[in-house]
Amino acid sequence: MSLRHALLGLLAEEPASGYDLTGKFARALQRYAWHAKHNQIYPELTRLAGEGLVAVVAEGARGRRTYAITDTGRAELRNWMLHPPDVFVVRNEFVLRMFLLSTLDPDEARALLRPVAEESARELATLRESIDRADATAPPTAAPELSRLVAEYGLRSFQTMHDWALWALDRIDQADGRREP
Amino acid sequence: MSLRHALLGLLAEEPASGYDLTGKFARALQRYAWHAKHNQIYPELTRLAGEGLVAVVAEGARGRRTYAITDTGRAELRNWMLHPPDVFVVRNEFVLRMFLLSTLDPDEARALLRPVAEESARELATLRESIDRADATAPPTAAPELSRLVAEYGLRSFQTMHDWALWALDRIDQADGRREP
DNA sequence: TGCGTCATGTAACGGGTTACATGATTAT
DNA sequence: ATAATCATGTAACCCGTTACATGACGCA
Repeated sequence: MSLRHALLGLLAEEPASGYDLTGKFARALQRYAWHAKHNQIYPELTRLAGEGLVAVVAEGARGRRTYAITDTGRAELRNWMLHPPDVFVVRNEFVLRMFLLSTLDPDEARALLRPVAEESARELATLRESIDRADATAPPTAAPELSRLVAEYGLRSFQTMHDWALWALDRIDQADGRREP
Repeated sequence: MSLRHALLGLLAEEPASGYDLTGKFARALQRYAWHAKHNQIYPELTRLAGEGLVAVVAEGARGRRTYAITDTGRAELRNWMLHPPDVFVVRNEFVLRMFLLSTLDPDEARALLRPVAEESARELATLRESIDRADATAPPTAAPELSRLVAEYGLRSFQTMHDWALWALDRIDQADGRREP
C-alpha cells in the first residue's frame, strides 16, 4: 500500500489539502514515481486521519480541509522508508511494449520508437529547465538538497530512454539494410 | 489490461503452457517489464481461450495444456501494439522511495542508497552476461533481432541507476562536509 | 518411498479505475 | 451572467494479491 506513504511523504514537506495533493501527483509524481487521482486520494486521507497519521489543521472556503502529518504519521513514514522490500515489483506498460517489439515488423517498430525518442526529449527539456531554475534560486551553500537527487534520477532516466530510442532506430535501419541521411 | 497482451506476446514467439509462461514472467519479464503469478495467469489463459485468442494445441502429462496464439489473437496483439496510450501510467515503488528520500536525514539516505548501488551493479552484470552469450551464439549476419533491443534498454536502465546511486552518495557526502577515501 | 518439481486451480480481500455527482468561489 | 477553477465525494466494477488447495510424475 504505497499510496498512503506517498501522501504522508508529501505532507511531511508541507500541509496540503486533498486538492493540492491531487495536483502534486498530476504535476510531479505521476510521470515517473506514482499515480493517483482525487477519487483515491480523498478516501485515503479520511482513513489516515481516522488512524491519527494526519490531522486537519485548517478549513477554508468551499469545504477545503488542509491536512498536516502528525508525529505518529512521521514515525510510520520513517519506518516504511527504512524498511524497503527485498524485491520491487515492476509493472511498466511502456517497457512491456518495448519487450514485445519483436512481435512487429521493422517498419512498425520504427513507427513506435520515433514518438518515444521525441517525447523523451521533450520530458528531458522540461525537467532540465525546472532543475536549472531550482538550482539557480537556491543559494550555492545551501543545506543538502535531497529532493535534488530524485530530479537528477528522472533526468538521467529520460536521457537514457532518449539515447536508447535513437540507438534502437539506428540498429533497425542497419539490420534492414537501409540508411537514412 | 496488459496481462493478456503480455501473454499473447509470449505465445506469439512460441506455444507454451501456463506453467511455462509463469516461468517466463519470473525469469525475464518481472524485473523490469511486468509481473504476474500463476494464480493470475491460469484464469487469464482460460478466458483468452474462451474468446478464441489462444487455443490448446497439446495436452501432456499432469494435466499440462500447451497453448498457442490464434490468428484472432495475433490481430488483437498487433492492434494493441500499434495503438499505445497517449500517457503511460507509472507506479514504481522504488522511484517513489527515492522521491521521498528528502524526508530522511543524510545518514539514513546513504544507508538506503548503498544497496541500490550494489544491486544495480549485480543486475547489470547478470544482464550483460546473458546479452553477451546471446550475441555470441547468434550469427553476425542474422535477421534484425528486435528482442535484443529491450535487453539493451534494461542494460542501460540499470547502468543509469547504478551511476546515479554513486553520484547521489557522493553528493550527500559533499553536502555533509565529509569525505570518504 | 519419499522428495522435488511439474502442473493447475479457487476464494476472499484489497487496491485502483471508471463513471457518476454536487456545489462554492473567482475572474471575465 | 457564465465559464473556469476550486473542492470534495460515492458506487460499481475490474485487476491483482494472499492464502488455501490438490495431485501427478520423475528421480534418487
